[in-house]
Amino acid sequence: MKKSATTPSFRPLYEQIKILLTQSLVAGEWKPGEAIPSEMDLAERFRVSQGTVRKAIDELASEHILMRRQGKGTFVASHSEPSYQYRFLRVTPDSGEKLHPKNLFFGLERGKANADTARALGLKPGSPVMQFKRVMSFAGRPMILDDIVFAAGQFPGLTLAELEEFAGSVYSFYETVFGVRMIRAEERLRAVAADGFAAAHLKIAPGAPLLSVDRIAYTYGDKPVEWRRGLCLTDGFSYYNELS
Amino acid sequence: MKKSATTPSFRPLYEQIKILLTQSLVAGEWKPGEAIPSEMDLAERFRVSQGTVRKAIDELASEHILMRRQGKGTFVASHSEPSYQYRFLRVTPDSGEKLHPKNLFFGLERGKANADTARALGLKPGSPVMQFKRVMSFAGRPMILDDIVFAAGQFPGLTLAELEEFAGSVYSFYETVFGVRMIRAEERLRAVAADGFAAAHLKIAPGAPLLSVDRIAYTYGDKPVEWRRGLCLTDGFSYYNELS
DNA sequence: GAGTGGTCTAGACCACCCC
DNA sequence: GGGTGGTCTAGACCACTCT
Repeated sequence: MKKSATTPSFRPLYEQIKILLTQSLVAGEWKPGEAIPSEMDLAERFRVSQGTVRKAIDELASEHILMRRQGKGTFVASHSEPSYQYRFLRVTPDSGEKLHPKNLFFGLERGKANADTARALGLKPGSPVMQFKRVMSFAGRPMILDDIVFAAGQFPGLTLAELEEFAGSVYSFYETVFGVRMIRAEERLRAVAADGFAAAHLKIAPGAPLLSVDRIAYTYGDKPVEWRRGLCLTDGFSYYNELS
Repeated sequence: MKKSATTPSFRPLYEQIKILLTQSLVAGEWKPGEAIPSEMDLAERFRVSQGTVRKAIDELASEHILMRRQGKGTFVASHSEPSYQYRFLRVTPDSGEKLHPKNLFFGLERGKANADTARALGLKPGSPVMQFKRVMSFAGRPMILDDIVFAAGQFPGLTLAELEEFAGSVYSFYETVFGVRMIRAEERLRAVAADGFAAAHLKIAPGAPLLSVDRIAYTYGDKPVEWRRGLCLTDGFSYYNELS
């Protein structure tokens, strides 16, 4: 590949390499957890120098799409890896101890996208969707009630039994069973009063303050796939965030 | 500077350059908003190649400590620049419109650090601290009540009149008036019920759910400088966060 | 045109991992 | 020892900004 000096709007070579690598990832040429070819091999394949491939991989690694391991190779990041299991879960014990959550799934059903969900998922209002609920418990105490929605055709044949049986996060499940990898998410947090439904499942009094976490999760190409609302008890727990 | 191949634990050259650059920043050799020397000049000064300086600056830029502007130079980031004015404020209108907040400061007083504050700021419990409060309003509606604490000796002579008169964020004020630049922060969010004090200042009913945002803000060298708790109304507003 | 950051190359060598 | 990513260099050229 030659540097295209005459392109109307200049696009660096390494960005083009990024796009090519992403296309291979979308196409499934390399699967989550697997190694991609070495930098030298890729440089030869794309007819650029190692440094240019390196810069492309650097950026994909900083976006947590690839993972470098010195001496071993570059790997496709995966929600199934231990360190990435609950990568998007920011609600943790104040004490800092690592508690393993226990999931309870229920309420799988078909429905129609309301205005909010449709906008979030890029669907037409009224489009068919699937949804289910989940209670996440830490140390036997229910802490988070999630309501999870996605387009009806997104995860065909998904069952709660499978989810329940699957040891791991929901995103690890999507990835392993349906080959759909979530790469980033946007969240909006609010404080709300618990309604009767949430109160019952979290075993608290109605009206108690809850942290509401709305999330849109995206796969490759910034395609929104899943919308969820989590209602979180923040008693001994908090949502952690670093700003820089 | 030669590559130190015999150091017990290997430290790349560009990390050493990062440290040297940071030291110059701490020492005030280049002030917020000013340009630092060109990459070539720095390369000569540190006796390394331009590429090595470049990698060091790249990382400092990604940490928002420096700011690159192609064709112009590399600048020390500043909370006083328009795009950085409310860099750490994540609570924004759901609509996405940019509302300019209006600040009202009050309640400046001396006090003693309680256990939480002391731990956050790295002080001994009971150490002398200063604190003040602030109500932030958007479109004339009070939305956030902040309680802001720092070590008594940190900002000597700070007055509310100055703060009130100063057009800009609190961090811009610290930077401009005291030369203390905040470079990163950690936040912990919870949902709480409004107490009487908060209810009165936010003009809501006691017991209403509020988003509580605890923040520790750090300056160079990961030194904690300010602790604050914000109580936020999330009616038409939300705390936005991107996960990747 | 001069100066700045931004890209790209080619080659050398180092640190790390595994056989 | 051979392969991988990680660092460092020297030099060329491009894109952007200001004068």
